[in-house]
Amino acid sequence: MGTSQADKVANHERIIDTAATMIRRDGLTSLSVSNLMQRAGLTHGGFYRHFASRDALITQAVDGALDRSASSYGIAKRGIPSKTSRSLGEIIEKYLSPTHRDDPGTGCAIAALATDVARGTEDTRTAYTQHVRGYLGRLSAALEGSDGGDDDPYLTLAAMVGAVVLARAVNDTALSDEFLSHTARGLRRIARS
Amino acid sequence: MGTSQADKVANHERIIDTAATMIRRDGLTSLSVSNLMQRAGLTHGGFYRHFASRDALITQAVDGALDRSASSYGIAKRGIPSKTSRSLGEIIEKYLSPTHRDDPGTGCAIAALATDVARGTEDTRTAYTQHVRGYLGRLSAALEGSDGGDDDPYLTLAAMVGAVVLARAVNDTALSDEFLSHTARGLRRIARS
DNA sequence: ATTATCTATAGATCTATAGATAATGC
DNA sequence: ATTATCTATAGATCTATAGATAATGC
Repeated sequence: MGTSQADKVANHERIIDTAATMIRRDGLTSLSVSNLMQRAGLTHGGFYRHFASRDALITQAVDGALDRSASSYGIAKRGIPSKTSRSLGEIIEKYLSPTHRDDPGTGCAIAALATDVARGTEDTRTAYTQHVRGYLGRLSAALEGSDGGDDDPYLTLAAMVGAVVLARAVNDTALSDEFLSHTARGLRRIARS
Repeated sequence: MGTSQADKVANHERIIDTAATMIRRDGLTSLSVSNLMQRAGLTHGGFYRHFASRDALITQAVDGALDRSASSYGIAKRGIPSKTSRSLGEIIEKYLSPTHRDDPGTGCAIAALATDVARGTEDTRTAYTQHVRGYLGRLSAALEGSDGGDDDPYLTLAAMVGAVVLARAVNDTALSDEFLSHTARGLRRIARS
């Protein structure tokens, strides 16, 4: 139907953006090409002028989801520290909030895609690993001087990811809230000591 | 081809057992009926004499995976404390071992199915939630007397699940090992204090 | 005779491709 | 003329069903 090259770039980015949200919400395997294109306002046939295959898109969508969510949580892309550096207390509060739990589509991709990436391609695992290192670096700096030494950044990230993942899986709102609040308080305690 | 009722029961249980391993390894959405029946040594047509639908099997397979892995990690079925009660140190060591990380098919279903269950049916979420309560109860008893009070069981479970999930997703063996060892040491520290 | 499993297949869905369509941009 | 998207479809796969087959168990 004839579209400018500028429109093509905009469409390309909208496809990736839409996919980045869909995979965080529904997982990697649930994403279908026609469903994705429909949500992006296009038809499925045009997809293959943008991406070589469904797998190629998945790789870019995982990358996009990691980048977008990392900058949203105070950790910049691929391990480079963010300029708008948040305090540890702020990171914990935002990460372990009901808002974050209730909107996986725009939330941290490390939590949303953890088990999916473990079953995915090496490319997605490599991108994922780089972002995990970024989070660890950010937490190490914020935890400087805590008693736990090297252990605390790993423990903190594991607990943050685990609490969000459990809070989302569990069927009971009260229990879900408890995972967020108790884990947050426990982590603040570690950071202070 | 004519099979006794005793064989039918054995086949039924083998199908669930096989499915419980397959879903922990590859996720809920990847499981296909024909693939499952093939691995169980049967043909796909017979499946519907055992289960009303693929969804009905998924519910039973999630339940089976939760039951089997819970008893393996010292927490008995549906919140009832195990008779062979392990110490917290033993639970942490076994849960955060490379062996557990490397064999999700027989490992803890709470870690393996976390994001899948969050996207699944209410039935599977209810079963999952009951088992999470079982783990929390077990950890509460083991953490009796720690300084963190109510926070510690939630923090401990979140960190255990998060560390295993991250250790599996990450692409680098050294980093993966660090998640297990640092989280284990951090949690032992919390338990002592 | 009953029934657990197998063979065959219908209907739906999904990835990927081929050719048509209609605006862009030289 | 080029090209970004659309329409139509091929080929594969998946859930579920129907009828055939061959032991079981009264």
